[in-house]
Amino acid sequence: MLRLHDTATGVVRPLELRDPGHASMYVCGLTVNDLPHIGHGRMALVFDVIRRYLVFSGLDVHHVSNVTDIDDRIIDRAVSEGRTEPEVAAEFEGAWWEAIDALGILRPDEAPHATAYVEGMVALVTDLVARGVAYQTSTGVYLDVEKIDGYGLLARQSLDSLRSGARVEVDPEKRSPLDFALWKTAKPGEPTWDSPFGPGRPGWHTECVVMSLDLLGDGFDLHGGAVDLIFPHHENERAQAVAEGRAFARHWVHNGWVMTGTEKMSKSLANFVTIAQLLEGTDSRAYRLLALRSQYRSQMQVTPETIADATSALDRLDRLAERFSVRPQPTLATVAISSDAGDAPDLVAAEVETFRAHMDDDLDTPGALAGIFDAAGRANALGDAGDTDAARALAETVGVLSAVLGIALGGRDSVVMDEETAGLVTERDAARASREWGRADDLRDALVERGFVVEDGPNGTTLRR
RNA sequence: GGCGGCGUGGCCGAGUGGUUUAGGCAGGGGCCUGCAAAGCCCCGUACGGCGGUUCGAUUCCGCCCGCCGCCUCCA
Repeated sequence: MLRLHDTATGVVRPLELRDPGHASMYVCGLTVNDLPHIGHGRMALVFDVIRRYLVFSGLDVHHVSNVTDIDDRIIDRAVSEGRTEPEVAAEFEGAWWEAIDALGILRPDEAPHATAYVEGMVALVTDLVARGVAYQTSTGVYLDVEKIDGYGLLARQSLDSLRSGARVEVDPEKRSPLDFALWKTAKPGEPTWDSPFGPGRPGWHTECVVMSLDLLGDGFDLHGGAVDLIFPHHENERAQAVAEGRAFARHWVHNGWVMTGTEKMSKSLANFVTIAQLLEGTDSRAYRLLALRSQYRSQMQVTPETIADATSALDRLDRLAERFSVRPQPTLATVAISSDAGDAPDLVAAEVETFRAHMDDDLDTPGALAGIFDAAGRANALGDAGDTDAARALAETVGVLSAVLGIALGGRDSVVMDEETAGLVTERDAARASREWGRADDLRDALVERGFVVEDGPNGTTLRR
């Protein structure tokens, strides 16, 4: 069974499911106010792999990830660009799904929009006020953090230390600087919804509580996002659920930052690369490989060097797949496929077991990948030694396990040759057949000049890249 | 000020109290090849510094140095 680090308890522990055989996960999605960058990509990749691995482990997975389509920055952008908020949100939500698809990430089963859940949020806020844990001021409705048992659990800090470190501006109407907005009173020109507290819009932390509980039910299994969401976002979601007396996420999972050099990638530092920019010159699978080569909780280095490194590594797996004609794997590899042992059941079983052991250990994808690369090397060695059946079985396994990580091997387009290039290849084969080495080498140079890697095999000259 | 993480061989990046190595990329040597490419084999003997615990620490403890993050919107 998968063991994962749980932010609430601070330890790695088994993902104990609410309903055996069924896993429910809620991943905090994006606020669609700008283009998605590779940090967002890492986050989505991490949870995509968790999902794929759970499916591989034989579970039914219900994956929900929200879209926050109303917030301050969307409003700011709409105002400054003379557009409506829905127009802005639609544009960047489109960019988000494009990026998700381009990265080979499975779309969630459901992607609720905040604006579609305002009614539920109003009901929640109304109830929190009725319970006496929330209060209204001139600017909105706030949750009284002092009334929440265990506030600071996820931040792993006491209320006192949180309070002393608070950097928010003092709002004299708020009982504590930590109290957060459940409902924001409308300012002129802003999109508004009606409520018992007057026209306004919901605060950010409320949507996820309402949507996750509505779609996944009380006590759903896993709630995730990047580390920056731990506090205040997830802390505040939890606070609302606690105040309502409802069982919330059983397990909290957070992934680490993308770094460029020593800096965190962020918009304020203007050092971010959008996913679309990355994919202009990089195989999306190489970025996935790069991301999975770091443990999901640690910071990950993304530089031109690490991208090139991952690209070379991926190339090695692709060549293995091509050498042994590894079959394309289904989008979601399942347990049944893993037991397809081919002609070397022991070899395959050992690989799958190693893979599982790593993955179960807090999603140790670096270890799992080490096993995959090791198996790739052994498959090639077996092939060189003439044990084709065993080599093929191992190569197939590499293909399946890579697919569980979302890396589809063997899917590269075969090299498309124009007529002239094809002619050079034919000429070269003829030259080699008649042992005219000088001419063969000249023809190879000509092909290399055209950007191809030339390989001579039993069936003559083949080209790559 | 409070809380937390990290410092591993040229680079990325795992891991562990001591018998034999993560893995990848780059580099060197070899096999294979007409020569290459690809593939395979071998290699460099790494764990920030100073103390401590221990028969023995990269792995545990303390201190120091350096880096990063959260405490405000943020994936």
